[in-house]
Amino acid sequence: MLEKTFDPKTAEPRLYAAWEASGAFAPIDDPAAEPFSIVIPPPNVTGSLHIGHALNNTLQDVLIRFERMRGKAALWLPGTDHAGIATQMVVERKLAQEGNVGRRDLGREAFVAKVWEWKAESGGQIVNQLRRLGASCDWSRERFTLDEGLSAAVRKVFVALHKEGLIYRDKRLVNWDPHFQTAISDLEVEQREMEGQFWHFAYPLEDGSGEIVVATTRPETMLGDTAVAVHPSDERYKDLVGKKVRLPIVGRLIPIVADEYADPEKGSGAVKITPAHDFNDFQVGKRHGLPMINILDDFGRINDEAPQAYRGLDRFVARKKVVEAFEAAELLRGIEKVKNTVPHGDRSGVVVEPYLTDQWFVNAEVLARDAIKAVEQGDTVFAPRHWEKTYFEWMRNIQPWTISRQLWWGHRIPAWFGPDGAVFVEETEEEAKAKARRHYGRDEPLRQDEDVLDTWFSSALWPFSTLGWPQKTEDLARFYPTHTLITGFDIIFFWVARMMMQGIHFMGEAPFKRVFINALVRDATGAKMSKSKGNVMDPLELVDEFGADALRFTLTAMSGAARDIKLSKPRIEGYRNFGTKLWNATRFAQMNGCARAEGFDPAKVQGTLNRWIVGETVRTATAVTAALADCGFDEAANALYRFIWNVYCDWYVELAKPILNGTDEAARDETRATAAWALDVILKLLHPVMPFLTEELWAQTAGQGAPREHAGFLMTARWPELPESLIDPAADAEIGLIIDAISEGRSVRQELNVPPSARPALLVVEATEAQRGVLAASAPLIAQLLRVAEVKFEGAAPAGSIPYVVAGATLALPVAEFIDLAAERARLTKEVASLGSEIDKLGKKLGNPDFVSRAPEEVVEENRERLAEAQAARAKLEAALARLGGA
RNA sequence: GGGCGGCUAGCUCAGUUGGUCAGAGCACCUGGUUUACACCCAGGGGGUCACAGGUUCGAACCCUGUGCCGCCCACCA
Repeated sequence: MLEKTFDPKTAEPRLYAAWEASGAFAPIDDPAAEPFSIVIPPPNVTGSLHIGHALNNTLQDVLIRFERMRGKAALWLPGTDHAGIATQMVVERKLAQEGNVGRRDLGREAFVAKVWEWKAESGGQIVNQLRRLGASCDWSRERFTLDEGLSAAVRKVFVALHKEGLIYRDKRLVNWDPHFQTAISDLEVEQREMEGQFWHFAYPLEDGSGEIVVATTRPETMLGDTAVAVHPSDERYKDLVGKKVRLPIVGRLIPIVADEYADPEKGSGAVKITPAHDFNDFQVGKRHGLPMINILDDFGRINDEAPQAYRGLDRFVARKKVVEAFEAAELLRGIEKVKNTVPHGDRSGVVVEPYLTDQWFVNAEVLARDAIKAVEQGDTVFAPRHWEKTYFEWMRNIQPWTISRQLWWGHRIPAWFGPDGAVFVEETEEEAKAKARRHYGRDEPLRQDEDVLDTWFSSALWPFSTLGWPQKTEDLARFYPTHTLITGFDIIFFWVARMMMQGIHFMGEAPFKRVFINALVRDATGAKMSKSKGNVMDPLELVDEFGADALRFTLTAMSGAARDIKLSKPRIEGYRNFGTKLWNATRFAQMNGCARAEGFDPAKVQGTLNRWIVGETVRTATAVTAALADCGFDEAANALYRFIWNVYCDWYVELAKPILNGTDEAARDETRATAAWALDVILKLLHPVMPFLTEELWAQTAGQGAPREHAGFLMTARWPELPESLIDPAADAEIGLIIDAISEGRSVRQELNVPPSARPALLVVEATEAQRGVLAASAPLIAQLLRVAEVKFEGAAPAGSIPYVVAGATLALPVAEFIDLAAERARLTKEVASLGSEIDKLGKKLGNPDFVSRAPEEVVEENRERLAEAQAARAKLEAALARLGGA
């Protein structure tokens, strides 16, 4: 016998261990089985499971369990990401806390060893947390972006793209993070709005004939100015073009150039040009062949290009000092307060600087072409569809991707430099040496590029590198392309777009057929949760409190497209209760000897009630299957919730009780078998969302008489495929009448304060033959659930009986001795009024000739019927009201 | 500046192709020792579907505009 409630704390670890040990997470071996694969968005090794992971991985697990049960060779390939900056940051912080030396003192090799050490110790944390959630990943295939196979893939891709000219090295302005002393890509720059100032500076003309005023929000950059630009057609400055100004503080003579970039409408119309520290100025500088003077070092301090007094100063200290100098020289022409957006590093949070360095870039524009086409053609479909716009928008305006990072933790760039700076890009040092030998005609010492690759470079290969590429593995042949990617919209650019580009380029086919974008779970302030911000909620605590299934069901039910999810405990509690409800329904079945007989055929069921629940079960199975096949996770969850609680428990079980307690053995046995059958279907349908509780129930009900499939895990049971022919409309109508008769009757009783202990009769005053038959046949049922003594068929309602109308039939409760006349009058008046307004509405509609002539026939007919029904019901109730008399 | 999403009951949200679509859960109120379940059962109150126009026989749903809220991208001398 089942306990009163499910105990997730003991059951979850036990069930998960059993699943995992059985090998059920691996795709089935059957070569005939259709492959269905998904790759996990690899969480950072530094990470611990936050609520966003919980959502994302729950949905993946729901999908993979569903497809696995449908008989597919279902693979959910797990793994983790080495997360360059994030991980390096964590380990550096840890070193600092331990009072050790910094990473630079330690040296590259020792530091990287430390990171691996750390990874071995705590890198597996998130993977175990996924297990607690119930994730049925195939752990035997777990990968890590820095493991040997994936690193080989990275080198191969880098070299191949380099040979194709799609990866190149260039000296250009990049976003520089002075905190981490590395370049970062555009995507890693976060614009933040800040209170800033415009400083207006006067630059004196060389010939002493006057000055030209420029404005800046970054005064320190003037130390690197190499020109002032004015618009070619700006009359004010026409005569000054070609002249020179003497740059204050620095003393350098710089030209006044004419360039369309200068906007006559803005400020003075003249703009200072700092080619080495501003993206627009860089272009101007190139056009005019201006010197590019870099005034910063890697840490964002002023370097030796500036006058002595400024050297070594932090950029913000220098800013102040520059302003002071202008003020002292009486060249400060004004200060304006402005709001401006300032670029920050998304990891470091510090202001990033445009910085002139040698970096490696990917020509993303070329790779993007086919990736755009794939989505245009529908080879890959986004769900919800509108995310395709976001994807296209970015892809069509894609910029070169800066892939080199001045970090130590990551894939070292496979490029070696000779003494003269010639570069040899090869997969191994041996090959590079060989190439160098051919190049120089002798052995020369080579130096490998110090930089590592952007973490997303390796993530971009994830759908095929994890399957063994560049080896031609069986897995790769079988599981690429993957079927569905489930991820958050925050990484569409970082990850999805780049996987599309690399997948198509190297595999010739887009890496997924479908990309499902799940909502992003935000914190209370609406801010995006992230590890580095530390504003994460802990799903594991929720698992402890309510069980994994309750959390999973909640996330699934709330996963409706394109919305933020704000999790609330009462909601999780409610779904925990839902699990308990099912648990107890199973317990009830068990207590009543409901076991599914071998060979039970739902098509052969006789009893109306049983035929009805078979049909309802079929409807639910159909709806859930369709929903899950289409990533309609919330729809599936809600359909299950309604069916299990409001149909199976509230009505089927209640209506079955009299039969189970009755004397008709054949009916009882059939009901027992049907109840057990329906529960089996329910357990299967619910399993993807609530795997633990359903698996436990499956095991606990695997007693005598159960079909053989109970011997195995529910997670490997066959998904129900039930024909629509099992739905019996006649049974639906009959049970519908009974349910309405009971519901309405209960409502009458309660509103009139008839004591619960009272047992009046239920009078059938007026009804069709068919209705009488149904009500007569189910009299005991109705008697029990409506708490009436009997169901009587009489020609007219006696005085003091309370009538109500159900499906055109008039029923009545003779409860004269209990009722409060005023209450009854109020009830009837309310009913009559409500029917009246419906009649008015329908009458108006049907009175409209346009409606009658233009609306579809069936809609008009339906409205006519509704009107007739409402009118009849109102007449009956008005009559009753009249009989009641008084006022 | 460009784009996307949202605005439905006190709260969190469902409402597929316009026609039982005005709903659910929680909260609230009333009643309940119906032997599966109080993590329960029964009943009930509560909304001008942000606003304004338009299309239509008919609009929460389609179109246009407005207003808030949130996000993304770009730019900012």
